[in-house]
Amino acid sequence: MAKDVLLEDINPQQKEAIIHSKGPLLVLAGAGSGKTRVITRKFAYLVKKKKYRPSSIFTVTFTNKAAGEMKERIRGFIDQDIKQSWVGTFHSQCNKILRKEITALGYKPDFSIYDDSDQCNLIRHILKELKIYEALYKGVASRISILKSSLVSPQEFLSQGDGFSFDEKLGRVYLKYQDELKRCNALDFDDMIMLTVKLFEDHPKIRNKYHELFPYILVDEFQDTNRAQYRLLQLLTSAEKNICAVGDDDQSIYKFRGADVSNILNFEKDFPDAKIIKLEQNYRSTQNILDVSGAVIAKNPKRKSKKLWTEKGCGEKIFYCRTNSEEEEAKYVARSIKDLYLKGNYEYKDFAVLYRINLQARAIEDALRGETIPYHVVSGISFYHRKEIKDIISYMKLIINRDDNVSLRRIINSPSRGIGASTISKIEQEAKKSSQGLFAAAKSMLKANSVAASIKDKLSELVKTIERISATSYKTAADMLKDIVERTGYIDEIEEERLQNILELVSSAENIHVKDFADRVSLLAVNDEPEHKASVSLMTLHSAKGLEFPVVFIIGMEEGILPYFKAIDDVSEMQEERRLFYVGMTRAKDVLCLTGVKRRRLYSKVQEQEPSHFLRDIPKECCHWVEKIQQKQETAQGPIKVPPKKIAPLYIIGSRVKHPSWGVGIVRDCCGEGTDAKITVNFPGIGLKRLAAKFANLEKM
DNA sequence: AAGGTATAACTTTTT
DNA sequence: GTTATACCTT
Repeated sequence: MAKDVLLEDINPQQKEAIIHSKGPLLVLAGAGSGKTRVITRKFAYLVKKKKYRPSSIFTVTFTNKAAGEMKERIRGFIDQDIKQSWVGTFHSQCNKILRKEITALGYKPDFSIYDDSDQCNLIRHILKELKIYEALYKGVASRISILKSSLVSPQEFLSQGDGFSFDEKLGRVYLKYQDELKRCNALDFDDMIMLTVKLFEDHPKIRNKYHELFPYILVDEFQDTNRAQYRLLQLLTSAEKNICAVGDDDQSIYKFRGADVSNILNFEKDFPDAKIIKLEQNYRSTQNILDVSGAVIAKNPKRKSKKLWTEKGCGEKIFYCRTNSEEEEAKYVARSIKDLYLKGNYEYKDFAVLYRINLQARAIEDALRGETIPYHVVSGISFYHRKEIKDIISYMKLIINRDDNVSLRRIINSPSRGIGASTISKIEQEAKKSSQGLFAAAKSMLKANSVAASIKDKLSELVKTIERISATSYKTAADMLKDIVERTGYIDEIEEERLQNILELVSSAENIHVKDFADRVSLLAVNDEPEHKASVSLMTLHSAKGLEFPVVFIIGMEEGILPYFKAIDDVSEMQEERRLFYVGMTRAKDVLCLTGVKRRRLYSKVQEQEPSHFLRDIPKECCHWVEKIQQKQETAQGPIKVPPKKIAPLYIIGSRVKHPSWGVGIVRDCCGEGTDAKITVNFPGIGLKRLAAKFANLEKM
């Protein structure tokens, strides 16, 4: 090996993080500080220098996208096959373990995986049965999910209640829910973590086996772990305590899903000899953006303080513009985008418009369409959540796991077979009486001839179809899906668009074995739509995490929107809103623009809006402050002029110059024109220097 | 069992 | 104001 590839283009802190390979390590990686670079190179370093097998480094991320990216980049460093390495999401890793070991917990290895909607369906069913107001199901589902992600069992929860309040009812629902899941041989997302924890806690032998399998553990986005996930990591960490957790407490924005920032704050307590490394050099944003976002986040107490800096130069001031209405706000955003685009420095894909709630996208969409600017909305609704797709997949789940009552309920009358509520409840009763699954119960009722004549044929046809498909062995999941679509009659009564979706599903199942495909669609799911090449991105602040754009707009900078009104009287939620704003700002590379409105129509009411109090924390000297709230003529004119980024700059950023005493350096920034130009140059070994172009006597190279 | 009208709720969402 | 759900009608 020539010079060490792994340690090229690496700053001292990153290097330290990469080569620290014994004992616990916490890497506090500020926004844009090259976190993924550190993890992937560390992985490669452990393999190449420390002779770990790739399959012995347990690497967890939160999203499939992050896992994929990581594998891709690791592959660039290592010639060994990493196909069967353990790089994946928490859920896929647990799935892999549980498919092998779950019999120890009394489940069968062919368990179904329930997503949120399956989970909600089951909870509604239970609420109905326990005669509890059904519309509460969403709240109940999220409470249960938080309990599970905090490792509180139904028994524990019931025992700590007073026995009277709503919590008592909730406890009963929770207990029954867990019971039903087991009956269905199904796991929800929280179970996948919780049961793996239980597996390791109750079975030291199994735990030891995995200790030997995984002498090193790498964790990405550690600030987003919930208690169960953290417990899992502790259980998985063997006596040598080789665990490296990478995260940023300032970017913890998923508390509502159970994420617990205190995991990152307590890491040192749990691993007393932990080494802590801070990554504070930022490779993404201008110093101005870092100063502004840094000042805002500094107001949060109890954080691991970080001071981000960059070699990029100060860049432009950020913008804040307040308009009369949402329409004007949107128009301002659209025109600013067009303006910058026409100046030729940016393409449409370089822009992102970020907002707190999805509702806000609509006005922006209208305005962008008005200016004929191409855009796409990154939304939560994924391909796999479409009704027709979920239906077909439910057939597949039922075929793999006949105890899967939730899937059976879903498809029993889809396509319509005339099997309604009354028939289903008869089957439910029979199932309860004979303590079997719904499918088995339906089957025995048919045998005993205790089904209404009018639907007997339909039901028996369904049962036969399911059994016939079960009995067939398919080479690929695509073959099975085709069979399902044809034999169940699903194809006969759907519109063209839905049919297209199904065909797409089938083609995505080519060359994959049935069970692998079922796991994949259950765990891989969401947002893997193709990247949009040439258009402006619209998304929530939450979905923007992990991304970066040269130009970022954050709209709705108002009390009640950002921070959202539900957070206003809760201190810790308020801190999270601030972090959310911080995450948004640190997405920007060059230009950051904040907007807000004076009056907003929210739901049916028109409200006077106060500017977000977060704006008060922005250093005035870093920001162009624009109020467009009068009704004058000029208001109707274009957006305020965004200073041209580079009109024939004296020195091109990134170019090399020579200074009489400091030698050769790289131009990081150049602002101003003619004789006033100020230029920032990084001289290796000397550091950043800000020079007046007139006097500096620089030689272009 | 399907289709219609009234009613209420209205964040964020890695898996 | 919009959307999803709940209940009522045929």
